[in-house]
Amino acid sequence: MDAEARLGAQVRSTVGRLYRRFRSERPDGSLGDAALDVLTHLQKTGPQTLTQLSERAGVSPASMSQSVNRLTSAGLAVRTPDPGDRRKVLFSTTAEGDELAASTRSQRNAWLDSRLRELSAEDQATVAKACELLDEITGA
Amino acid sequence: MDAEARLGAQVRSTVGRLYRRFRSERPDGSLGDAALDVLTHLQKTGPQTLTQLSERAGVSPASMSQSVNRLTSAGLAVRTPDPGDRRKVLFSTTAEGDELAASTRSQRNAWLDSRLRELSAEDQATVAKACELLDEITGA
DNA sequence: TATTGTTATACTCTATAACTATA
DNA sequence: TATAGTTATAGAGTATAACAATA
Repeated sequence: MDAEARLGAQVRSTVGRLYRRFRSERPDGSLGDAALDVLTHLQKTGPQTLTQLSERAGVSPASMSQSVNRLTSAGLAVRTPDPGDRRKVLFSTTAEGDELAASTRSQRNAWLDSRLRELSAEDQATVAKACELLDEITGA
Repeated sequence: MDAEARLGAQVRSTVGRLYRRFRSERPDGSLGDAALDVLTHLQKTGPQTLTQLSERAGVSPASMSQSVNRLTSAGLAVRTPDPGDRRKVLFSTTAEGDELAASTRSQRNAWLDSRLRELSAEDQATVAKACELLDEITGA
């Protein structure tokens, strides 16, 4: 096995472990990771169409439709018809959605942030740089 | 937001994006990521009990029981009663499981490996170091 | 009693296929 | 015809609760 293959396997392993850890932090009855990700994104960008959301997340429109349904059912987001093209629907957060997104994010980041705080400044920079490199790889 | 909080959010975002990309590479009819991870682990370590597998993966024993059921149903792993403690069951790979794990892993790592190969040696080292740091954080 | 594992049930997330409405 | 979105259905992965078998 060459060096790149070993590195690929390591990245895959590390990412899988971290992701499962993140996912397991969901308190009972709260939003799942996909729905929370959409809510956070809507907060940052403002109203988005279903197609925009599904392309950004890398999932099918049908899958995204169900994710936003969870948000609208819970009163965290709303649908607004696009006045210019009535095939389109714009999704946006409600005040309740904004509040929930902020509090949930800070709760879920607490564990990771406290651990990262224990690293040296140099190691923190290494992690930040690696994230940039990996984001480029995924086209983010 | 302080520097650690920003870094935590960045790590979470990068990991989520990479994980979803990995998961989407599953060809139709093939093993899911959780089952493949167990198969790979069994290959490396040899026979393991259900409790060992569930603790290592960070999931409930009930969840792991269903994952190994997918493997045994497909003929990729087998159950063996522990002779010394008949409450325990040892899971191990079959020859078919070994073959499938090897071929599936190389297929799925191909995309990531080719991208990592485009990075400079220094950037590759940065990614490797970041994986080590993050593995320590998750207790791996 | 405690430990090991399984089954029953339910929720999230994902996909494909088939559909409606609008352009 | 093509595009935007939805619904129906199915499978993977997860959890909790309730259970059986063994220590």
